[in-house]
Amino acid sequence: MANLKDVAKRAGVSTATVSRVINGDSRVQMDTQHKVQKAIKELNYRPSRVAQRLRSKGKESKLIGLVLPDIENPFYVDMVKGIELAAYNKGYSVIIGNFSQNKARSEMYIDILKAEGVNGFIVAPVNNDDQKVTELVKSGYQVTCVDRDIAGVEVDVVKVNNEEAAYGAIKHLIDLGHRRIGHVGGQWDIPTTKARLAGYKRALLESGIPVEEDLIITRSSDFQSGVESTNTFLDMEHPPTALFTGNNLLTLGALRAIHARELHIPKDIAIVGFDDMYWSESLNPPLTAVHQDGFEIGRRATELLLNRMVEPDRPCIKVIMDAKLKIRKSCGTESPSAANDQS
Amino acid sequence: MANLKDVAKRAGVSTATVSRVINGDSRVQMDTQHKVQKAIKELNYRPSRVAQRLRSKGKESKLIGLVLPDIENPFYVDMVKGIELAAYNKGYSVIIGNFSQNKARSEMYIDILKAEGVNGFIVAPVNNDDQKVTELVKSGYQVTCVDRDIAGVEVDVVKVNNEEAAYGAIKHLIDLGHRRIGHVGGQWDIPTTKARLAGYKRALLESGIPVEEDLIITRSSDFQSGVESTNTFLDMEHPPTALFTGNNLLTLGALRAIHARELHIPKDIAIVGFDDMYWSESLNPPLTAVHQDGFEIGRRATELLLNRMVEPDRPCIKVIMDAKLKIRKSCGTESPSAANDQS
DNA sequence: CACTTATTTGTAAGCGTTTTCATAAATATA
DNA sequence: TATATTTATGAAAACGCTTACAAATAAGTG
Repeated sequence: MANLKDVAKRAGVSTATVSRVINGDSRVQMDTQHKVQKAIKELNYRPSRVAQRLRSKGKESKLIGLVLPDIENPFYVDMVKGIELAAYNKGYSVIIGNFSQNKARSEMYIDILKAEGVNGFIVAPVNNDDQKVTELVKSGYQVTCVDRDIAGVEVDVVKVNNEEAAYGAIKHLIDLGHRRIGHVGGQWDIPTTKARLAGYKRALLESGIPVEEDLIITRSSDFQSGVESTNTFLDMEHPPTALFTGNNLLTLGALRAIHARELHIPKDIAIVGFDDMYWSESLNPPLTAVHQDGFEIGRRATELLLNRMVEPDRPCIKVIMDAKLKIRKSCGTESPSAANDQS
Repeated sequence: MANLKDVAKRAGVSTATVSRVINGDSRVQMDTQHKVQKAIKELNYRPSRVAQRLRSKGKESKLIGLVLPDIENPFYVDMVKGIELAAYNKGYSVIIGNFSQNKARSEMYIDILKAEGVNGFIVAPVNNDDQKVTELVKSGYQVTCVDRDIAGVEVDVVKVNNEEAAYGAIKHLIDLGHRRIGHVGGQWDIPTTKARLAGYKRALLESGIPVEEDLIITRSSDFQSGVESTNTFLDMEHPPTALFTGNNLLTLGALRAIHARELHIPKDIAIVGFDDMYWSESLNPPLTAVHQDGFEIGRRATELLLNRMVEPDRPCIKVIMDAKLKIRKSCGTESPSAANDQS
């Protein structure tokens, strides 16, 4: 690969000049600019990002580190797409560390990304007082949190109002007449798990339905967990008449457990999921689910991060997006028989 | 962040010595090693990958570039997971470029990854004579192809026998008595699309069933395309009795179109998909699909690439893995009524 | 015309590493 | 004891780029 020097030699100028035209420094005379551009074309030259990054320490490294909870979850995949788009549009590359909801791996990735000289981070903290992320912010890295907030440190965040969204989903179930609603929750210490559970409880309480602890399971956030928790519910003497699943993967797991028993949705059991999927309508029956716009979350987060790079001292922005309940057919369509029960 | 010099000063040695102990050079005395290790610990030092990469040009850059067709497709996600695991196990980082089945973006990413100084590439060529990838190989980069092969240049490949797998799927349908089988294919110029179509045709021909061109649609490889192609079939005067969908996304699209018309699978229409998903059993009815092990493909590809880095001149290896038809319930379970029809 | 000011380009240092070569100390050899 | 050999460490160059500073030329100014 050709380098700066080669280009400089060919164009008959110094490396400084070449660097200047590459970086759009205006005080280079037009005809020299042309000479240089020509040489660049002829040699098919591209500047080495590595050298650029080393030289201009952070400032112009053009690399974003993304620390992602679970690439298996379609919601996060959407987020990745939003981030990628926004980043590459501005000439930034993205390096992804997928930590599979595992704290140790998350920390490993943060270290790796630091060593890779990333310019800023987009992170979903593992929990509400994620030390590693806190430390990151404190040592001066540019950080934007997605999907989850973090306490004790000022940082930009883009997320959804999880509590409210869960509340809405449960409310929907209650309006449809359900009283025994099982909650298939994710890993207990993840902020979103807590918020969604809180929404679940509030909806129940507000409708005068007591919260039964054995109708709440928070295990792990993965597919298998969804299968197992659902089986636990289905094995009960009086199984719940409806399920609220805490994320995409849990929903899919629940579906599997339900179909394995050849139960009918929503007649035998209703289900509302947190996280929509673009193929929710491909399911049979189409899934009623809380939709959060992963793509947009990713895009906004990237924007915030890039923006902070040029303006490091602006006050923090918390973007709380709305999640929308997409009512399809997995909860039944009976008219809200018990709607008046609500307190 | 502390750097080499800081560590050296603290340990009272030269930077060269520090570098040596980091890289496990054995001819450093034990007690100096300890001193250095201590200083590293105390300063919480991690070498800058950027500087390492710049200095040791390619050789030890510890960075793999992944050029991925579609991160939305769960099959590729599995592949990513396999690659990540294998890579990080050996201390390599992975940088992902997701080109969404778009040639121009694929080329852009290859350029970016080159500029990022990656040590080697894992690529799914956009088509059988992908010039950009060919050029990559010719200019001396280490490349492993996944999912798709490339002609005209020697390169390691890990993929599945697409033709054979498709053949098996169609054979299954034929054995179940189907004669009018519609093929919802992907983008025509992708090698896997061609191979799968070839398998489809061969199965038909071998069973003495004429290939009808209007039962074959190759559009794009995405979800929406799956919906549209399926609708086209369903609108026919004599719609096919079974569908063979060319990938995950197309399957999901087909499912959506089918459910939208409230058709019953497999009674009204049967479906067999290429690409299995871990949640295929979560569908109703559980999907019969060709399973290819994405994780393993990714793992093997990474192994091959890493291996080639230490032994650049070994002959090329083509790993052709088997795909397995997972028979579930989307094609019906009637005994193979017409099994004897086959020639 | 001598002098300041603006414009364009070049020189060279430095970003954090690795590595060659030289040097010093320790050990072996005659 | 003088010399050769091995072993452990350091000094400095290089990787490809950006940028502060210097220099040279062109253009105003009184």
